[in-house]
Amino acid sequence: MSAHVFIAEDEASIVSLLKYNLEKEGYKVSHSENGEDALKQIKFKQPDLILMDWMLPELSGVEICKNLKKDNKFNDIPVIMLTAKGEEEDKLKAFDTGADDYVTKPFSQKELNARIKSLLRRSKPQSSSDIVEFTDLKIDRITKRVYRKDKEITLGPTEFKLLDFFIKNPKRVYSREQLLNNVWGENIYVESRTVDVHIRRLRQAINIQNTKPLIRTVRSAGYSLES
Amino acid sequence: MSAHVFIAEDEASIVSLLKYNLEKEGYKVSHSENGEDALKQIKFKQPDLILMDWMLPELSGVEICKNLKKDNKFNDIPVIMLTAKGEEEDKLKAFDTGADDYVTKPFSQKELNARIKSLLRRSKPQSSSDIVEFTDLKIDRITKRVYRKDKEITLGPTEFKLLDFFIKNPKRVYSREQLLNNVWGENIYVESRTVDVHIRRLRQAINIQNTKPLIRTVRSAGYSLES
DNA sequence: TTCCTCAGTTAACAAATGATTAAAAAGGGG
DNA sequence: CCCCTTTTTAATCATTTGTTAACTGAGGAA
Repeated sequence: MSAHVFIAEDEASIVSLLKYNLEKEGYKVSHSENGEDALKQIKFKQPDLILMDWMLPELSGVEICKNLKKDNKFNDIPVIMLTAKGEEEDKLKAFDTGADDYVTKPFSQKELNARIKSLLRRSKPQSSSDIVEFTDLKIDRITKRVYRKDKEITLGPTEFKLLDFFIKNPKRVYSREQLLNNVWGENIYVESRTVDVHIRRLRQAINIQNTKPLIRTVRSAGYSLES
Repeated sequence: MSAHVFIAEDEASIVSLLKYNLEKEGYKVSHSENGEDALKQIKFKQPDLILMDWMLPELSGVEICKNLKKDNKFNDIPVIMLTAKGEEEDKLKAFDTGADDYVTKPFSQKELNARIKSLLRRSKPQSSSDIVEFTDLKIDRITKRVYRKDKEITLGPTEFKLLDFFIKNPKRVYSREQLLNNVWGENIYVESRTVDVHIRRLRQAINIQNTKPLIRTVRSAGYSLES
């Protein structure tokens, strides 16, 4: 899953240079050459990182940056400012608007790549262990949402816990006993048939027509999550 | 950027002990030994945390605390009360005045440090930005105003704090427990159903007819702010 | 192969759990 | 003392859960 870099820059030559290099690095790249449009696109596409020219037609990079940093939904997106002059003063002003880094033109592509990599590494882990994926299944423990092939699925609390448990050790077969202990709790007694029922409900919720079912039944042993 | 701790205490020996220890911990420390002056200084300097003696000449710690907690501009500053007697009754009274924590003399410096750290951790992020937006919601922490789609909305103090808390981590699901701790305070006990009531009022206030509601209920987990 | 048995599947339902709502009671400040 | 906000309470509403019982199908024995 490659990161998406957005370029806000009006000089076509720089854009194509950047685009070429970034795509070679494996990033998905899109761009805009005017400020107002850039802001709109950023809010729509939610890129993972933004390269922004200091000066832009319509709406300056500074303004865009300020705007983004005010909004919780976007203020985590790292921004690298590009500027022609290498003056200290501008540098400080850039950080002041909330930019995360700063590169002066002309810049070395190598250095830029390093900075991009570093910023992306920093922003990614925020959402790492709380979001778990297994093949085309994704569960988010913070927002308590489950997705199959990027489509949201609603589960009851028990089904959620059940899936969460399976996803911790995919392919492993768990007996009903084990599932009861781990999903329901050590000292709660319910019929072991109850597990079947919840397995069924989970299956119905996450299955997709005409595809291999995700939960395998292992006769006289239990169930497991399969790819 | 080190935090600024203010000490309101008249016993010189305690002041110097505290000062020595806190400065060693890296805090900026200032103090006053009489109540009236303390209040003046606090309002002028806006420290990040206050250590306050229960009994003070001129104006008692209780009075200062009440005074601060009434004022929007200062009621976020955490206050730790210092008192000679370890009686339950005083403790309750202390919390009643709005103190955030309570330590009885003689106290262990280690414990005090832990309490200070915990309170600072809790209050620091608040001062991140004075105006925060999330989608079409905007809240201004200075003027305590809330807007939805640029239209002003009036909220009670609790609803304001609730929304303010949600907006710090949108989409994240918080349990009633967590909300009580973070919005009401660590050592305030109210029924967890009370949260529901305030959620309801907040919903009524910020919702717009025929649009997706902003606050999501996650059964048996809590609530979250959604876009 | 056929039949039998046993384990797993399924649907329906009742009970329990949890959320919403309105209204009354309790505080607190001016 | 009055007004406004908060908290509690309790009735109601909605969803989830566990149970039961009938059904299905796999796999072993004859």
